[in-house]
Amino acid sequence: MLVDEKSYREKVFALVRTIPRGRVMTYGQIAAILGEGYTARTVGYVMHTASADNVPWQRVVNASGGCSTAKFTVPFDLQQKLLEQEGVAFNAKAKCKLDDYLWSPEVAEDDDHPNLFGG
DNA sequence: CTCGTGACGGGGG
DNA sequence: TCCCCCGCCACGA
Repeated sequence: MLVDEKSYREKVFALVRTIPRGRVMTYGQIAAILGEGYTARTVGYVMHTASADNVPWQRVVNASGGCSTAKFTVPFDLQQKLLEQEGVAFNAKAKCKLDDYLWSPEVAEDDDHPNLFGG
C-alpha cells in the first residue's frame, strides 16, 4: 500500500469505515485494535474531528453501548436515531446491546446474526 | 516547547 | 446499579 503512513486520525477513520450498517464499535475496542498509541480517550478525540461525509461516526458508541454524542455534539439523540434506522435497537436506558451489535473486524465472518440491513 | 482539553474506561462506595 | 475520580495521549493556542 502506498499510503501505509496514514495520519493517526486516518487509521481511526479507516477502521470506522469498515463497520457495516446495523453494527457498532466502541472507542476502547477501536483503540485496542489499532494498538500502540491508541486509547479510548484519543479515539474519542479523533472522532469528534470526523465529518459525517467521510465517516459513519454514528456507529461508534461508548463501552456502555450508549451515544456519547447525545450530550452536546449533535442535536439531542441524533446518533441513536441514525443507528435505529440501521436496525440497531436501543433500550429504555438509551443503550444498545453490544452483545448483539458490536462489530469485530477480526471475527466478521463469525456473525450469526440475522440480516439487520435487510431493507 | 508547555498547558489544558476531551464524542473514554475501569474500580470502589 | 449509578456516580465520582484518575489515567490515558493526540491536538490546538
